[in-house]
Amino acid sequence: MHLIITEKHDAANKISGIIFQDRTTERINGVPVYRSASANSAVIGLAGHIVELDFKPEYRSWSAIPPRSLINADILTIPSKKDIVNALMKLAPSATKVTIATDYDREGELIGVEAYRIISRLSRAKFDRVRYSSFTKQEITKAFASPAPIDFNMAAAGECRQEIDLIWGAALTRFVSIAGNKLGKEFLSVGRVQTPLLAIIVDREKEIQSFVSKPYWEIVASLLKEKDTFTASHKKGRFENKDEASVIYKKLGKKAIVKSVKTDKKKDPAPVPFNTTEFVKAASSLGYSASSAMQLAEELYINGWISYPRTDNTVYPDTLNLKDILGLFKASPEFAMNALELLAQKTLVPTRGKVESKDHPPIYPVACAKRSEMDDKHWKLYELVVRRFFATLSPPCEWETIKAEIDISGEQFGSDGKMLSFPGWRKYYPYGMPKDELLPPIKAGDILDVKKIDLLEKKTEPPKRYGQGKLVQMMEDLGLGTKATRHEALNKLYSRGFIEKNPPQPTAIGITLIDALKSHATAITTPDMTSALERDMDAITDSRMKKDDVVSESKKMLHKVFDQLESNRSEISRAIKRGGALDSEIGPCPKCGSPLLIRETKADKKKFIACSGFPDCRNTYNLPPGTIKFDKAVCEKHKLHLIKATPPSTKDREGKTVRGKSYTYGCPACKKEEAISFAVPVIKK
DNA sequence: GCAAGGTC
Repeated sequence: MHLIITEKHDAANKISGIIFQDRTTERINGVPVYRSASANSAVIGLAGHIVELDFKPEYRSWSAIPPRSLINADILTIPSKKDIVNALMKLAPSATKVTIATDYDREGELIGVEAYRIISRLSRAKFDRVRYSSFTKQEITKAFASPAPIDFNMAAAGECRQEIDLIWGAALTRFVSIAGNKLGKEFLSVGRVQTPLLAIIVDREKEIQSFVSKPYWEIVASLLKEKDTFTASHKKGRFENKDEASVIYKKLGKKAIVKSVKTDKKKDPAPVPFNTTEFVKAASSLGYSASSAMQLAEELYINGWISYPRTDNTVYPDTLNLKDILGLFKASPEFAMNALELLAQKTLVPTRGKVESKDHPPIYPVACAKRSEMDDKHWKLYELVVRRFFATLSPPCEWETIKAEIDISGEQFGSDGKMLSFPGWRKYYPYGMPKDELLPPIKAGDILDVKKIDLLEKKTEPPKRYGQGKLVQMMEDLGLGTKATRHEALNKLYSRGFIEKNPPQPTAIGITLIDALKSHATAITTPDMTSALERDMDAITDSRMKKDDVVSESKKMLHKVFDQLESNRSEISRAIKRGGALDSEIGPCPKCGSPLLIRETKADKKKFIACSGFPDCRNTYNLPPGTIKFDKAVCEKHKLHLIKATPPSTKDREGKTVRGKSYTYGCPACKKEEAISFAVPVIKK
């Protein structure tokens, strides 16, 4: 029997549909398997990696095992998809030939080798490998006609990454979690991808915090051409000196002379096909978070509306029939007009982006959906994919631009206008359309009335926080993560409490963690670790290096990092604890900096505030009776959040329940100081 | 309970 193995179920379905004439479906352990009796073949789809790496069980305890000892701990390969592994083991004995048909990339090669190892223990089958970039009949048939050997070096490169990521990630995660006393589900995490991402967000926040705003001035004239008004700005733009601007402002008269008017044409090229990053960016500007965009795209893909959403590719492969895809929309109430227009073009020339990869085609619609077939959230993204596909087959749009030079009392002013003269792709893809800026019909020599002149005081603004789309783009540019994981890295930072809100901003603990790691474990905070790893993985693929040598070199480096971390342990510990306390509901203990907590007395269940540093720190504060809430506002002196209290309900004489009225109690530390000063009168000399 | 990488 010829066994064919794909990376995912959908690929098994598509490939078997193409290569089998007499396809039947069965389930082994619940895993679908496609068979052809005439070809004596079977196709099974995996679900990505089916095994994972982990340390031997004796390294499980975070408290008993020093984090450093994970560096040289034994690593095991453990089946993570047991159903699929079992199905492979059942199929293996009857296999005489096995074809690995996983995705055409490094991880795909490794996933194939994972299956190879499981099967080759139970079978003497011969193995080969096919590589393809899309599921068209032409491409799949070609791939199966020219199989190649498995690239074990490439798979080893992937394993090298797995080992290094596990060792660095686990050892450093445990170290900082223990140092920061953040254990259990509150643990802190560190990794080759997530930590440099956090550092980018923290660095930006520091730029914003340290930004000093400066005032500047602009001179703007409102001019009248017959009944139309328009504005012109002084050519200098920003005046940093108010006096300089005032002198000019005062000398400006009531007449303006148009010195020149230049018109020009500008073309905006149509956008490139969607890969994952471009898609996430576009969805992000429609208000979707990176991970919700990917979640919804996954659902659109599973339900057969769009192609595979995890791709690096921005160039449609030649085998993709663009005309047929446009043809799907001929009868759509929403899209038919656009589709027919595009089909009527003499030639269909798609745009192409810079990234051309072999993994999957760019994201495009694979079926025409009706509006009633999905909810708003899905529809908006589906429409985005359809419109983007249309836009990539459209001509550029054209702007008519106009530049006027205007003289007012010897001072030079300028006014710019633009008008969309040919919509091109913007007709099909209206997202983020800039507005026309029209100027009235003016020509050189015109004399205009100056309606008014404004001397505007403005101030320079701090840089903006990066949005999620921008962060995903930056990660791609820096080589951090992959198409399938970048949005997950962001999510991880949210769930660890390192960032909050959207656009993401770092929490105090996120900032202190980066500070501590930058001082004592720089390597893990920059994208350089990834680029070095990429170089080494290429070398392993080309057999210039051996996986084991790269891993042991990396272990040596990590030992050096631990030398520094361990010798600065108490400083790191204090810093992280302090950061965590700033994020806590109440605030940091004024005596020792650890987070304060709400506790109850054992005897009478009275609530009070206690330091989490107990028993080293025995600081406590009283709380008023009733329900306690903490305000966002912080006491200037003690940095503690102000307490809002609602006294417990009471009963009046008639037995009716009287609800307590909520009031602001204030800062618990201030209250304690007041109480002490009241109890111990200050003796005046 | 740790990473990052696949995919459900």
